[in-house]
Amino acid sequence: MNIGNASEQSGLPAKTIRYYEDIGLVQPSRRENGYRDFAVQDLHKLAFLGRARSLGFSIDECRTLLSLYEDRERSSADVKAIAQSHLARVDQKIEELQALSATLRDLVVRCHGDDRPDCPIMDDLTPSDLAGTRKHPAGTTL
Amino acid sequence: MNIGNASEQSGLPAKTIRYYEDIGLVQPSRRENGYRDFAVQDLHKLAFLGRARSLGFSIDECRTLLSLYEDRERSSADVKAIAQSHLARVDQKIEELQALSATLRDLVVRCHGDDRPDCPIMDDLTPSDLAGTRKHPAGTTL
DNA sequence: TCTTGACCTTCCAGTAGGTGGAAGGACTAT
DNA sequence: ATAGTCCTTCCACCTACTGGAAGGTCAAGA
Repeated sequence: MNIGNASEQSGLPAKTIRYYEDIGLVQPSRRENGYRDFAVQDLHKLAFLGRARSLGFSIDECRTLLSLYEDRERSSADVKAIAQSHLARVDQKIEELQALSATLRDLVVRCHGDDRPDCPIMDDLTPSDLAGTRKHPAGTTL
Repeated sequence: MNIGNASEQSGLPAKTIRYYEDIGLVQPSRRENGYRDFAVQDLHKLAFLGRARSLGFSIDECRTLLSLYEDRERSSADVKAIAQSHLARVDQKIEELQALSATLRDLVVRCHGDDRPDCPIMDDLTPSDLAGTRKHPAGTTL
């Protein structure tokens, strides 16, 4: 099967499939004319990769997951460990973004948004005192 | 002031400061020996950039914010618009990550995590039927 | 048979926002 | 003089692709 069809079947762009071959995630065979020839197993791998990537696993994690996918003796604990650490990273990121969102929301709410230059957002960004009193302190200002 | 001190004062790595000069965010003057010479205004810009980046604004947004920072005639509406669209993007990202987190959490919870190969996470990743019945459908399976 | 168009190939460059390191010049203290 | 620290530029690398150029292949139609 040509790369175009493999792309359709797997849902991955042809460019991405070539890239995955480049970094060794799939090894499709070649025809005499140099065209890649995808077997059913290759299509499965590609679809697997597509789903794993859509769940946010890194390419490196995908590599490991793929080897576990092909390992009939794998232990589910190995799979779970990868998913768990990925989940932890995602949740960590969510927390960071939520803090960010709160800060931004506060600034946006407090900004009039009119044609005067006066602006709490700019005030927040403007350095008051370099390497001296911190504007966004961890300590007390009391 | 040398780049080392500018780095200390602004909290940005020297490498980053050079990069910011490279892409035209700051234009420190040069001494006769070729060393960069940072004025107080440059330090303010750098600190401004550091704070803006820490709030997740893109380099391009920082560029615009910086020009507004230096514009005494600016309207706060312009600043607010940038912050608002950034906030929207952040909130969008949070939603995506929350959906992802829920999916991953469900998979992780359902996985025994023992030494047997049996694994709901792998089942989710494994393609059942290519370009046929979708495993993660938008439509009905009823 | 020739040509058109769709498909395939490789390779190079660019994306965002830096970071690491090499090679070499400048400055300071001893 | 020399050691050590600072500075310079330049090039490569990171993630995970994506776009595009130049050129080979194949199937269909005039």
